[in-house]
Amino acid sequence: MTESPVPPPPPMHHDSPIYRRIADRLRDQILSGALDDGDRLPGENALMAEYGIARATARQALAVLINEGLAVPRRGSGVYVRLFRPIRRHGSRRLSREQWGRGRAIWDSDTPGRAYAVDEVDLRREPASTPVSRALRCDDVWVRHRRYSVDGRPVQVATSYFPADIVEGSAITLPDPGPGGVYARLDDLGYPPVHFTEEVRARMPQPRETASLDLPAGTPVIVISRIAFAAGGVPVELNEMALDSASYVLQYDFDA
Amino acid sequence: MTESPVPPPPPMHHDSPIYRRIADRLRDQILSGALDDGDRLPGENALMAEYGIARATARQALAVLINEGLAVPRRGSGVYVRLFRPIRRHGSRRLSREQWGRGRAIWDSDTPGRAYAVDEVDLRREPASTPVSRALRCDDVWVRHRRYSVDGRPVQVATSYFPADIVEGSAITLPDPGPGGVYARLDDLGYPPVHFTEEVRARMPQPRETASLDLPAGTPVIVISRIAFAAGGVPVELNEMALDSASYVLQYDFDA
DNA sequence: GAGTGGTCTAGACCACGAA
DNA sequence: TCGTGGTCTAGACCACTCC
Repeated sequence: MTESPVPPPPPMHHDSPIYRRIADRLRDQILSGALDDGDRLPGENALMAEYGIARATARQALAVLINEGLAVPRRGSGVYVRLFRPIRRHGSRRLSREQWGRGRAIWDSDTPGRAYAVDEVDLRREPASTPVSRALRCDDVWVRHRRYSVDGRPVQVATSYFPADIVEGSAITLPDPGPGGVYARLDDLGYPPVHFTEEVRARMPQPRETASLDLPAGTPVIVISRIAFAAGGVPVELNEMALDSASYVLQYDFDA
Repeated sequence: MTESPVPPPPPMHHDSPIYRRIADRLRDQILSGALDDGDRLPGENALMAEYGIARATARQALAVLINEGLAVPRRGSGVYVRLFRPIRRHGSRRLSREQWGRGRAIWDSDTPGRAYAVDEVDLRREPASTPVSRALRCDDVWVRHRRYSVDGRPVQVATSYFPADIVEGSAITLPDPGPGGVYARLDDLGYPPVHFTEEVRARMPQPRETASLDLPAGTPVIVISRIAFAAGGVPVELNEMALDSASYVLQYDFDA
């Protein structure tokens, strides 16, 4: 290529910065389907050449899409369009007594026909922190922390708290709580859950969550805080969950 | 490769990059409360001086926190700790017949004692798109788009679709649907909603949503897709909502 | 006017993945 | 080995805020 001694500076509109215009173009191609799930985006070098920009600027454009969760970078390989294949989590049906009453795991209702696993289980007994003791109205709790994976990929981490004076000595304090899970054991103990409240939030993950869910940049977590109540309004479980938002759709049904 | 007399080479992988370590320190200060809502973070110049790094690196550190939604940059001023003052949106109670049956707006139940407003209203009749026609089982729809603000800040945009053959000529096709809102009008028309399903997702916003909700970087949206059914399972409304996740906590109650 | 964040250039070395 | 993205430096000019 002939290097002109007088490089004519391209007239740049300052409507929006270059990196943003480039990101907008790429986003359009993704959302319109011109670039499909798993397709490779033009890389940093390609953008530098195509638009005559510095590397940092090309990176900035790609960073926009990455932070929006539309693309994922793969080191030594490229930047790719991200996919969204959610699990449908049915808010009420999954917790109906029929589920755990028959010795079925709640997860069977979430992931029909898919391979799910409990990756990690951590159990301990400890004094309740302030928010936990306020929710469960007790001083000591058993804590069950676990991670769930579907099709080999982590999708949720959950930490459950149980009043120690209720569950002490039961299978709830063991790694495997047995058929029907912890709710069936609470039933055995005379505290079957009859009512639930769920609080749902969304936010960007904290580093610990990013690590345990192996989240790419630009992926929020859905945070669910659920309290299970036995008869008489006695709280028997507080469950704090963090869900990979790219893996989930929550469904709730109710009457007017 | 000559053996250097100098110290042990770093094993395999080095620690986190500088910008990430700095971000981690600042994050700890935010989450621990040492830096509170609205406090000013050390700026780019301060970080450059404190850590002896280049400006781009300092920016990178701050960008981490901004993309996590923990901090907001203000041009010409500084970077500040972000606040979280959510609206509690009660999934079922708010849609109970008692709400709209007595001419009360649904929003009264979400924002007790706070000033809320419908900022923008857009009305049109159009052919249903494929997903809309699948949900509502009809070909033409009336579309109500509006934006809600609380305490002067936009928190939600919503687009409702109604089967045109049901609502044509009713106040649902007018900017102000009257006391009790659109559900009271559906009741008048002989199609009172008796059942709802909500699908809840979270993701990073698209530019249009960022603009209309005035979202800072690092703020996901909660996307809710709700279908209202009249007796006999007749769908009478599809409502697609996008909520500022920093402004909302969703609450759902149900029995086992 | 001084200081802040926003954008951009032009280099550098590194770790990793694929061929 | 070579191209990819990941990190980092050392500058520059700009628009904006605050005083």
